[in-house]
Amino acid sequence: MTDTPQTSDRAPEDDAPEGRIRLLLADDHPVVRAGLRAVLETEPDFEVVADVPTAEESVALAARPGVDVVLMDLQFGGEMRGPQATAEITARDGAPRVLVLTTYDTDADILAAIEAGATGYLLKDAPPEELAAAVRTAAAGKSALAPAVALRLMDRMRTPAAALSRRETEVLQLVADGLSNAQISKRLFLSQATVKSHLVHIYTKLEVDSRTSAVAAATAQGLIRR
Amino acid sequence: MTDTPQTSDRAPEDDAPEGRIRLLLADDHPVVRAGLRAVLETEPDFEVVADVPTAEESVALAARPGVDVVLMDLQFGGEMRGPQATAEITARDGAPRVLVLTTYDTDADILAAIEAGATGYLLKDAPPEELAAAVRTAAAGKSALAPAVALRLMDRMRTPAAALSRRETEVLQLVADGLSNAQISKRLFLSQATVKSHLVHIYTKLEVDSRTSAVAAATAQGLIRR
DNA sequence: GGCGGCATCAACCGAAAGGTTGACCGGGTC
DNA sequence: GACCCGGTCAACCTTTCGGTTGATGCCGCC
Repeated sequence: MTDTPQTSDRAPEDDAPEGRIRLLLADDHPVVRAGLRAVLETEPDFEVVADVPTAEESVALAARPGVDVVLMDLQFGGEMRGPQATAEITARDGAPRVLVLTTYDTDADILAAIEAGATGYLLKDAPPEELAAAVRTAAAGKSALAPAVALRLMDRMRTPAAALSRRETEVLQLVADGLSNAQISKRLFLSQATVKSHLVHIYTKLEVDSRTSAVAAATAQGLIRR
Repeated sequence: MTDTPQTSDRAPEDDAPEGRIRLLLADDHPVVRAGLRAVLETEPDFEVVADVPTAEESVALAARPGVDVVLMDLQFGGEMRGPQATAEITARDGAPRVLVLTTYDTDADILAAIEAGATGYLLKDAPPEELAAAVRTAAAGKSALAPAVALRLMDRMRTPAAALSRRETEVLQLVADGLSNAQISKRLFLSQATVKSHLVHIYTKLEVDSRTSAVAAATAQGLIRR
């Protein structure tokens, strides 16, 4: 379920893949950007064309030709988040590949990134070699998942009991943030009946019987962010 | 950027505090270590003598002379955490200063670090200049707090209301684990009336009005574990 | 000795959440 | 077309929770 869109296009290569791989770095931490530059520029076939501190700038720069792979953080201090930026970048024709690079490996984050069109999902604690290998894999259009992430996806396939839908995850995250059903219904433009309906399904899937225990169970399984 | 500790075995000579500031970097992310190196080595008066991926190694290396400031992450993949390592480093005579560098600014993290003897507390999204300035401040033995962190501490001083009693914390932790009032009363050998009474006090102190928002608020402030 | 904070419990009431049944729609799949 | 699933909503009922008032006992403190 929810397999990666790697079957979509293996179209004939248009933008010179045999040259250097041109990278765009998007991360709001200056230190991380510097680190990625330092690590990636030691590879002779990589070229970092730009690094930006916001998701918005990454979208703008990725729209211009001359970028093969975007290394994208998920959390940004500002407005736009990584998944949204990823979706906007990959929606265009001839778009660069997006490689998500984040600290967390929760189910919710991984699914959101993949659904947004990310070609790969890496963790920031990855060693430099793994990072470089993933960039090359992504540049070739193949999906690149960190071992821990791949394991998590496998687990999810094997145990679909605790697989919440996108909407259910969204509702449960707001519950975890402390919102009441009424507040959630307003936030998501739903009726309270719908919110309750989602919650009943969530309780069934997680085998619990209250909102607090649902949050506890989902947190323990990494389905939502604390 | 390497995974192995790089001890500079040059002349151990004396602790020349007025010479270059000798730095030890401790972070489990290779990318972050490389980034810190890249950022800090552009400063002519800084010298990165080693970078290590675990808290244990940072303790071992900080014990040897030739380190003025340790840049310490709080979260490590392994066993020992940043606060413990900070405490062990600062406990010795003639110990280097420890500058905590982390992504989060929760009350619990900040207090734990300061209680452990950290000289400063920085956030990873800090710009390079701020970072360099904080290192120099720490090397001089003065405390260096990021603006956001300082604000948070002021807030906490001004509002000591968020101090839960031991029993209240105990109850709230069980709430966070997903237990109902009836389950909590059995677990703690109380009547449900008492549990409710505790909860009402908790809500007042945290300025919330439901168990889920109490858990969210307490988690954000680090009052309970997750 | 009184004062206040903490912990304990009871009774009560209204509001929120939990649970059920049933219904409609749209997008996939067989 | 038939079917299932996800998402949406309504009505109804039961249980739990939130909030209040009031009470008791213990402890530390000035």
